[in-house]
Amino acid sequence: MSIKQPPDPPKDGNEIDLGRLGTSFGFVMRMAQVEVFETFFENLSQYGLKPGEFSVLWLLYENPGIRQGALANRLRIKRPHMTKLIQHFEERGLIVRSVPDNDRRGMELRLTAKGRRFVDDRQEAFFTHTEHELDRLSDEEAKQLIRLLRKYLQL
Amino acid sequence: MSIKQPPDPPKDGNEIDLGRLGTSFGFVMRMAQVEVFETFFENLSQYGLKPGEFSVLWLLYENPGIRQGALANRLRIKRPHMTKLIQHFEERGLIVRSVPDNDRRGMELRLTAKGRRFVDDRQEAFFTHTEHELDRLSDEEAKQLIRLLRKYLQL
DNA sequence: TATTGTTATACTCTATAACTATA
DNA sequence: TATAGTTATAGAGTATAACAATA
Repeated sequence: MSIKQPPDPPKDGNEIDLGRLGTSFGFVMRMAQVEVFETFFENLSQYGLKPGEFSVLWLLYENPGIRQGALANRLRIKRPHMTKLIQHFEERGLIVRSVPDNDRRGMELRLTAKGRRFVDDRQEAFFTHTEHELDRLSDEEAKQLIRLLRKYLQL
Repeated sequence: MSIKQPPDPPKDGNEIDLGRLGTSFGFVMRMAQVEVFETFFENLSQYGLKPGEFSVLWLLYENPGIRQGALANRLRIKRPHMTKLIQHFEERGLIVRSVPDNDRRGMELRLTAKGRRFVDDRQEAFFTHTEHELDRLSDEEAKQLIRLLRKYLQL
């Protein structure tokens, strides 16, 4: 019951047919994510910034005293991974950890003065990059795209 | 010149302020990507499907005889990684590789009958999943979101 | 018993450089 | 010289299970 293959036209570079895959949300998301990371590192690697790291430090900047688990939940980073991130930040002197009196299982996190300076020194570059990520789209389209992604995320 | 921290309100679960990060395209993309992967595996792990693997097999299904490098370029998968993926598919008997006469450096890839059957047995589940990925949005919003992502990708 | 954070382990994806064989 | 694919190696990021301390 196997069907004979049609003669194979030679394919190179970009004449490759994505078929239905080209309108799959998951597929275009994955491709777009690759693009997002590439432009991020092109623009910001000189500042020693990684997207995941900056998001953690930024949340500590905005929410001093946040608990480690709450931070992990919010950023959808798994706890074992968060432990490692936090350890590295502590070793670099960017954050301090303290055990709260009311629940001594937990860890409260705060930026040190050095940590706040680290964020302050980079937030302009980070958010300027952010503003230009969607320059291929009109202002209206860019707003719409972010709105729709936030709706998908139920943010 | 350091400014005293305000008293820290206790933060738990979801009252965590994302600040400007919450409208960063890169950030919401990364969060959405996590969600996309989670729902993918919830729905399709029973079929032994991984998104990257399926995309490779699907392109071979639609473009028999495609060159390995062209496939890597199209899917933005790095060549060393593609080599490994292809080796695994060959070991599983899903694809065959052949050296074209006109350029004996290359590798042309084709699904075997088993490989076509593998895709046939899974494409309905895959594309049905795809159709429901954006059920949180209206049909119009879903179309718009995919259109905007494709525009960002210059697809 | 359940929860917070930690440790250990492993797997995927990615990145780079060096290698081969062909062109 | 340049290109297609391979190998080797390393680093992120993630996943799971098992553990200690605390609730």
